[in-house]
Amino acid sequence: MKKKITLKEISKRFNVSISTVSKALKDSPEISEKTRKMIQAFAKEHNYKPNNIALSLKNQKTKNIGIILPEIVHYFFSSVITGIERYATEKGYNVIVCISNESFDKEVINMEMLANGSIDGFIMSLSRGTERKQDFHHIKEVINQGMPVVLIDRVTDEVECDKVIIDDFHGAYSAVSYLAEQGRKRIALITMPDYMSVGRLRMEGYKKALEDAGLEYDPELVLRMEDFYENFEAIEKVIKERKADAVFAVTEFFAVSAMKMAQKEGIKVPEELSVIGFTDGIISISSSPSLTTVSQHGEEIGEKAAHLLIERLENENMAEQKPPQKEVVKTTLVKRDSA
Amino acid sequence: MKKKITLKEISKRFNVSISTVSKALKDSPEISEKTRKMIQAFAKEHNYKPNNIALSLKNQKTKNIGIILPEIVHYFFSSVITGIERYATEKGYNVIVCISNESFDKEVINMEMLANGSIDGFIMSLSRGTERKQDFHHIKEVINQGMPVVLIDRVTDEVECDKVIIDDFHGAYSAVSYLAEQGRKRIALITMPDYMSVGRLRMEGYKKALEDAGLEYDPELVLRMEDFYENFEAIEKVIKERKADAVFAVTEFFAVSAMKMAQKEGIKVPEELSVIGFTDGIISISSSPSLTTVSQHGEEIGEKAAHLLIERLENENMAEQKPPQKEVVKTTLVKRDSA
DNA sequence: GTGAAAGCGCTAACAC
DNA sequence: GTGTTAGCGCTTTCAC
Repeated sequence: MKKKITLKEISKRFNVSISTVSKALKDSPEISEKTRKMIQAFAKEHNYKPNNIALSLKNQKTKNIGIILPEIVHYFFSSVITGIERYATEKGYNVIVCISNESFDKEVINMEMLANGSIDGFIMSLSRGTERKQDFHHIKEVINQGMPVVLIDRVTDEVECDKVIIDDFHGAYSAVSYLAEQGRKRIALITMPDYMSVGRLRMEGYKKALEDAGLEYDPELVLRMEDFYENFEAIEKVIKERKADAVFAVTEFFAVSAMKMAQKEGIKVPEELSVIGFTDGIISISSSPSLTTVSQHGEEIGEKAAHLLIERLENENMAEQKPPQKEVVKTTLVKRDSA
Repeated sequence: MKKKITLKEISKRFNVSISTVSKALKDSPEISEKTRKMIQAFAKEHNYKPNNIALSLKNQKTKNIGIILPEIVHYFFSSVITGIERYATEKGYNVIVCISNESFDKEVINMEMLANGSIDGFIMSLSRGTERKQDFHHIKEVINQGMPVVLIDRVTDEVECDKVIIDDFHGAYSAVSYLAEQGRKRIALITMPDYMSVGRLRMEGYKKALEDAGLEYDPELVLRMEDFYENFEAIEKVIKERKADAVFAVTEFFAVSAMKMAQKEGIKVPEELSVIGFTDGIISISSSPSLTTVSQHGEEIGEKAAHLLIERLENENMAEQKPPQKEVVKTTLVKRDSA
């Protein structure tokens, strides 16, 4: 076992000072060619690599980005991480991932844990608990300490910082409009509880699309559920009793649940019931019929967020920091077989 | 903006030495009650938290775990991360996630990036490129430097370290046996290229199950594909021309592809064709018919791996380090509607 | 009861 | 051309 070698050890080996070694390895012209070559050769042979921790302490920057997400076993969020990771790695940053598990408390703990010097900045999406509580002191605090934060997808106006969101409103609008164009008259909405920012926006898009299509908004056609909780009865009620001829669901999972229910009841998709979901993930591709969806472009969101964050981190003079940016990533309607 | 406060600043404020402050905050009996309280109150008020980087440098341990995975937008791997993260957080560790993107080179770069002091140990699953190349020098090197590594799922005998795997052999065996019990005679296998360790093991389980069921192994019923690459023609050929009455697929995606193909051709699942997949993810639940699968228990694997790693990290005296462990997580057959 | 000093690994301004 | 020194933030041993 050959432990990592340090400057000190190299300096001892040649009876020179540590700084000489440091300079030699940096190819400084201050050091004689001979000494330089000698030291460089030795360092290479022993696979010398500067210690990141020491560099972090010295430079007061870690080159680490903290990511806090509600969960990760989820197509959208894991694509976001993929996007962040790709851009960050390219720029020489590492990503530290924490999962809030939709809990406010975990989110706070995670932030505090990372804010003590482990990272240079945050990229995060609010947990359900935080959205419900509307308590953002932990985020404001790190921002106050001068640590940049980029909020993505589930954001809030209460915090002043960079944000990357998708146009939930338009995503929903275009999906519902598309259904209306197909001649659907009773378009049901399966959405999340109201405290979720994205749920609200999609709801508005839904309403506006109905309005523009000359269809009436019927609250009876709106169903609110918690994600990943299959409530066939509720879906069945909306679709059968209320005679829906189309479903716009704000998650892939809801959409597929609706399709399964329909199939179980002998309702044909898309002939008798059109279905469109949100989030263009694996489920959409592999379901049958394959699902028409509003694609959220998670990787692009991740990449944009990482870009905004790193730009801020690398901009040394605080004076000319840009004001908080808000980037909106366009959704696209991916047409498949369910509508 | 109130920057984070340091010991030095606190010490200045009260005209005491840094070490006095340090001790006071640690409630050391060396310091007078009065001074202690005073300093503690001030520190609390200013929300003092020791700087992690400084601690890392001092203690020569970062309390960070490096995770390197082939990808992350993938049910199995994201569950693994979830499991690792949960256990690690509980033990006061953070996880740094890197994605190798199935590439050998990226895997090497990621490892080198993290091995320079950023982390205390690794948890990783081999990239496809690495399995193909059979080159593990980068892993051996960090192990030689005294940094513990835990290999999960896609592992190799070439490296001596802790490993956590699933019983691929038995998972495949039980799935195929189950199909045989149902009276299926021509059970097709859709698997990955041979250089993947897990593919080989599942293949063996398949063969053994056939043998024990008194069925003959027919190479014509075996199809090798790259994951996430839909090759309907090939699947169709195996199922229709070769008259398969069941399919055992080594990924969820393959299984669903087979079902979709069948449905397109009017072959009824499970009546005319039984299908079983591997990986018990979202796809399996939401496909229709829902998929019978061999569950891999990703979170458990992650948790076990984190446990092994942290145990090794916290065991100070090298002398009594255990020999490399190999843990096998049992798979379970989750019966749903496709078989 | 308090403080000085060394050290973790590295850099950089400044001597010589 | 090479070395000394200070410093990043913290802990800990040893003096006073």
